[in-house]
Amino acid sequence: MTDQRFNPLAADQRWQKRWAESGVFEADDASEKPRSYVLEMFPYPSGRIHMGHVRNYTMGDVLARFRRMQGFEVLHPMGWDAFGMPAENAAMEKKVHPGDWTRANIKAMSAQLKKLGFAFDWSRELATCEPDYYGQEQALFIDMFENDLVYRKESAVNWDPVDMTVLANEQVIDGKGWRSGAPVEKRKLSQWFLKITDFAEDLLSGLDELKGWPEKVRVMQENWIGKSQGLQFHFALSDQQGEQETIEVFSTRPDTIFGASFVALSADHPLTQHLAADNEAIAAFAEECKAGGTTAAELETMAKKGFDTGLKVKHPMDPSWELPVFIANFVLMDYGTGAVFGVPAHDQRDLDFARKYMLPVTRVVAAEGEENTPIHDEAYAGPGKLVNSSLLDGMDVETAQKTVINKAESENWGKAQTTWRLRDWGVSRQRYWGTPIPIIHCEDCGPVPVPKDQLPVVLPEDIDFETPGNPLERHATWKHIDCPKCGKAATRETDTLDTFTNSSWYFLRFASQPDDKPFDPEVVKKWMPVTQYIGGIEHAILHLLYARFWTRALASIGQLEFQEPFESLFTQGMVTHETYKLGDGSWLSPEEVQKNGNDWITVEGGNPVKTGRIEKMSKSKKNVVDPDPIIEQYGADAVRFFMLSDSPPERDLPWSEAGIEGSWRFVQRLWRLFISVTENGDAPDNVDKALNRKLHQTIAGVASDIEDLSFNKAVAKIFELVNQIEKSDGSQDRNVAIKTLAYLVAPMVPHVAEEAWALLGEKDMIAKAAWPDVDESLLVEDEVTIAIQVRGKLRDTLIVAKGSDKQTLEDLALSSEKVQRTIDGAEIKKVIVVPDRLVNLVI
RNA sequence: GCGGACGUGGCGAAAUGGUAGACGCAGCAGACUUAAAAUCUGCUAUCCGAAAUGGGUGUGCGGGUUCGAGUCCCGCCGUCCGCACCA
Repeated sequence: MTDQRFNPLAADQRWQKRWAESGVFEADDASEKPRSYVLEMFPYPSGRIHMGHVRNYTMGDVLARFRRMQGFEVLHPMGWDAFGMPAENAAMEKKVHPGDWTRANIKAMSAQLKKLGFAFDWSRELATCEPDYYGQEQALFIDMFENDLVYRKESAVNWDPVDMTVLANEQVIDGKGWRSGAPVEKRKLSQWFLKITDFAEDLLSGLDELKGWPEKVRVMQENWIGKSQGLQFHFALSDQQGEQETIEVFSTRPDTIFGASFVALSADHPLTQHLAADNEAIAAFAEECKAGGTTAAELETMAKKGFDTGLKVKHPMDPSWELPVFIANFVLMDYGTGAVFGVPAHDQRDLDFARKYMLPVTRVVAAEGEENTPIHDEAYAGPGKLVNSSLLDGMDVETAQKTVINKAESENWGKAQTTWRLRDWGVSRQRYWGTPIPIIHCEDCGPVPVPKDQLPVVLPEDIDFETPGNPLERHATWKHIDCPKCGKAATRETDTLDTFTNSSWYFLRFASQPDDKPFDPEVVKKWMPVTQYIGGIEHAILHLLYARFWTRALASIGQLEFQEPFESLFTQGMVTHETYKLGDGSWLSPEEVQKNGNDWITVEGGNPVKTGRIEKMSKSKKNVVDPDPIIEQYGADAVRFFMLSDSPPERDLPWSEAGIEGSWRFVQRLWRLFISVTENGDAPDNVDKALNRKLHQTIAGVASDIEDLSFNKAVAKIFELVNQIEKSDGSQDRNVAIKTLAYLVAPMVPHVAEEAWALLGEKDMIAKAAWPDVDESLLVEDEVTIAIQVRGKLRDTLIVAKGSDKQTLEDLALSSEKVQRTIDGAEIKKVIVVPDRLVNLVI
């Protein structure tokens, strides 16, 4: 007698072991089958898997298993984005080596992933913190260096004087280091940069080709790249200032040039600095500007402030017209030229500024009939014709722009210019736990790349985190090395690469990982681009842009034959959970509360609890549910099924106890159906056409839903089928339907599916089975329900033979008692008949 | 401010312009049971009605297109996300 309950504790392990031993999920580079590369963003080994990971990898797994069943050779790898700050923080706090900490986390997390039964090709597992990975990354860096895609320049960084380290912008809180609390200083350091701006145009235009990407992500990248076209030109200073004879400005609205009423410099502009050198008031004002915050809220409320330098510039199109030069707090040094000309009538900031400093406001663009409407508090940024603009008068905005640009170019005071928001990517980090930059600094030869036969440049193990600063910098011996070119004593670069470089090419290394080079282009070509990439929206810009850049950069130096790494991208929603609070506002974890009737109370003490919003699981809100005990209690299949049910995958999924229990019950329900086959072996041989039809509709429907990643819809269809099977009488058709059901659920709940397979006498694994064929003839109903409407309102439904002709339908509709009652003798003006759908009577 | 997404029962949600609310959760009633769990059956948008294959209303709000609108168009309101003194 078969156990009436499915026991995941035993079954999960049994099948996970068999999958691993058989190597069934290992991808074959040499396969002749069509290929599919399913990739989920690899995790940072923080120590524990969280529900977001579970959801992400479940989605990818269903797709990977499904594609395998459909006959694809599937590459579905897993690895670890293993460099990063948390390991160094752990080293400082817990006195463990970052490597030990990271490797222990990887071990723990891979065990957790394995318990979920994901169909990963573990033979390709990689960790970016191991020399066999980062050494190859160093080789790629050198290739880029030698192809002029890498350069070094002085750049301002946030410097924490206590921790003696560079901080990322996110690590600066209220101007202080997030760890030390010390006021952060701006420091100039020599930093390595990758020339992503060389690819700005390609990265932008390439977005149009990414049809399989969410519109949202493409728009975000487009904004980030930030292309603006306009005119860069100079104003001649009336009096030369030191070396400076002119002020260079950039504008996207050269058409408004006759509306100019001032020129404004950034506080960091060279001319400002020149003036500040012998003018204390200017120096003080420039300092004041820099002190201002840069958060959105601060900018919102910050008043426009300026300082009149007393200098004048000549208007390029009318040398007799002089404009005052201000230093202004709203002009950014790192965009455009660090100087602008102000057109108050057509730019809100300029207008605010002009009102404050009593500068002229001249309308130069006007919509029809608005020519004489004065500008008050709102600048006009809309379309129209030029006015008050000498030779431009009467032109539309676009023509005026072209005219001014042509004039500037022919008279040699400016040229058409494209400006990007995108900056080159600074990759230097003054940290230990990252890829060492494979450069040697020689006094005579300058920066020299480490010869490739000396790679990898391995991180030293014997380091200390007792004293602040970069351990590589103060290591006794590591950085001392002879110059590979001249042999003279030299030093290694002690900076390491930004961790985003690690994730910029890992998908290539998954596809091919030879010992002697980063990848084999021939093998990579077979798998790439990634067919379906799945991950969180938080990587919409940085990671996805950097990976696109690396792919294009490597293509530009002949290492790859494709331009885009990810054919389709899917950004999944977060896993959320209700939050709980005590009366005093402190957060409570789900374990600390329980339901008491309709209210919530604390487990200990029974104090009243307020339920808060449903939010992303986070430690601070204490609403995290750890997957491990849940898997322990309900088994991998129930957890996986929950992740797929109900919410569409791109939306947030609210975690609930009731939900996981529902999934558990469904797994048991499936199991009871499978058992019923063994008990109904001698069921009658009569045909259950309705059930067969439902079965084949479900096979087709589930397949297309999974293909669309609409897992919630696939789940709903499976429920419908299960409901119908349960209601149907025992028959051989019913047994076939149940056995077929095992294939349909196999990608989602693989353990119970394998168990069923064994129960039903199959010797091999369902993981190797093919997706069932659809009997197309069964997809077509022979009877359909048609709606009878009167003036678009439903009055009756009729069941008719499929394909009934219009006249028949019309006659049937008219003979309906309910329809007659509604019409009540009124004249029928029009009859709309949609065959197999509806009849609409218009009276 | 700019850009994007979204708004449907108590909740998560379905719905090629064609019967709104499939499917799941929760809830209610019943069966089985000494009892509970599990399981099974039925009901469950809302209003009127004892009930009806009775009727009215209903997809954020206001208009429009259409024989017919959750879906398309215009204008609002709201929520969420991203970017932001970007010249």
